[in-house]
This record gives sequence, structure tokens and C-alpha cells, in this order.
Amino acid sequence: MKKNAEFVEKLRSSGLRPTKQRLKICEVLFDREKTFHFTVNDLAKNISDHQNEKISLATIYNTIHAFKDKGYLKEISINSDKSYFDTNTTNHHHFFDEDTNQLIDCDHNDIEEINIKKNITGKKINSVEVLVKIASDNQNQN
Amino acid sequence: MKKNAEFVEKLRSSGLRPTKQRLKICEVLFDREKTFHFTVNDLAKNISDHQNEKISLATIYNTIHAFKDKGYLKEISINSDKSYFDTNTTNHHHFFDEDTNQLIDCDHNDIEEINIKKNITGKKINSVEVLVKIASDNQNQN
DNA sequence: GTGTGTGCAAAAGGTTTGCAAGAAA
DNA sequence: TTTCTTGCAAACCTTTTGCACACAC
Repeated sequence: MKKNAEFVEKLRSSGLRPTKQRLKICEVLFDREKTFHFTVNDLAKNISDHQNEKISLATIYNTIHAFKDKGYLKEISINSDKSYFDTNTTNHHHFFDEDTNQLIDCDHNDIEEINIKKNITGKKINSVEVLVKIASDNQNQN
Repeated sequence: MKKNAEFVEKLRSSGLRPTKQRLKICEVLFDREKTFHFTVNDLAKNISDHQNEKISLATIYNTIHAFKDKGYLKEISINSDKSYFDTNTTNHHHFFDEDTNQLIDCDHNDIEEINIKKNITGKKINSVEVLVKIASDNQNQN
């Protein structure tokens, strides 16, 4: 269990004031064993349902973007009507379950090194993301 | 240069009536040498600017979805506020230029076989997409 | 004539923004 | 006190929908 003081320090060290709202969001996002994949709506729901609190959407968006900019969150490249975020900021990939719209981490070791032979002049590679779309094996599905 | 008659046949063979609007969209999408990456807005702009015509957005969305369902277009998994489509429906990957928001095809041969060692019980793999994000090599981008 | 397709305008859903009030430093 | 943060509501943008009219067959 991570302590409040850790979050205060984390925020302060990145120039963000440790407000009540930000600390609560830290708690929900980072005080857990497994990585967390979420949309802003998921997060808002978690806070209001399980934490019995209410943080305005504007603040949640605000905080999520700040955390993303500071490198505490990663945004996942997936075509969807909404944005998905991941508390696992290490180099890894994802399965996307098309039946349930859920993301599953795919460890870096689960996919062999990706060697890109093509080179774009004057551009450097910022990231390489693999998205593996999966669906039920015994279901009519195109 | 592809002929109108080909598009009429293409549409008819998939149970879509060859209307004036659909034929125009076919022309813009498929009568070209290189593959075309676009958003619905790009397409609408192309039609009104270069073709001096106007097709309502509802019809464009309608047609794009029909074409996607018939396998004439692919939707690209990219985190963006809008959807990107690709006239190249073969198995391939993409570079995404973060400076210009442009997509570049990455041929299947440009990336080594992707071997996924992790297995999700009861699920089959529908697709494997690689997105390589690139940006200008020197700090200041064009 | 029947069944589809089109286009407008309105609605919906996610995200952003302006601004006044509140909290941190 | 000064600066940053919050929260509400309105705005924004992409996409979807309802419905009347038009077109394809």
C-alpha cells in the first residue's frame, strides 16, 4: 500500500500542487498491484462509486493530461470513440478484446523484438506499439 | 485509370446500389495509384474542394461504413479524436508522423514476423497491428 | 411501386474551454 | 497576496439518428 506522503512527493517533484483531488486520483490509479487500463469515464465512475466522492470531469481530464505529460500514464493507441490510458508506462503491448472492449497487457517478453527495416528520412522513432485484437473463438464474428 | 463501370460492378456485386454519390466516393478513394489514408473530414473536403460537389456528411459516413463492412477499407487503430481509414486492405502496418498527423504505410516485409507467445484462453487473434510513431529528428520540427 | 439511399438538422457522446470561486504556497 | 486549481456550464467536434424526399430497379 502506497502512502499518501509518496504521492505528495511525486506531485511536488513534478511541479504539481498536491491537492485533495489529485491525491485521490493518485490513490485510485497508483495504489494497486496490477496495472490499470481505463477511460476517463471509468475513472470518474470508480471515484464516485467506490470512493464516494465527486471530482468534476474537467479536473479529471486536467489531471490525467498532466500525469500523461509527466510520464505517469501512457495513452494507448486504439481506435475507439474514447481514449484509453494505462498506468503501466513501461515498453509493452496490448491485447484488445473486441467482445468486451477490455485491454490486456502483453509483456515485452511475449512479443519478439520488432525490427523495422524501413527508415523515414529525418524522422526518429518515438515508439512502437503492437495491438493484438482478439475475440471469442466460437462466436460468429467477421 | 479505373473506369466507372468497374465501380458500378464492384458496388453491385456487394449488394450496394451504384448511386451517384457512391460512385464519386469510389472515384476519389480507389481511382489512384497510391493508397489513401484519410479521415471522413479529409474525404468530404476533397469532394467539395477538388470535385466541386457536395455530398452530405451522413451519406459519406454511411458509405464509408458500408465499404469498411465489405472489406474495401480498413480502419486504422490510432489514438485520435477522429477515425482514420486506409484504402490499402492488405496486411500491413503504419508509421504515424506526430509532427504532421500523417500516416505512412509500412509494408508487411518491412517488419519481421511478429510472434506472439502469450495466449488468451478461448480467444482467437483477429489482427495484429503495429503502429510506429515518428517525429522530427532535431528538436524543432517542421 | 417498392425498397434503398440521400440529406438536412437535431442529437449524442467525449473532450475542451472560459471564467469565477476556492485552495495552496 | 499571488498563483495555481477546481468545477460548472457552455462550447466544440466527430459521429449517429430520425425522417421526409428522391432515386434505383
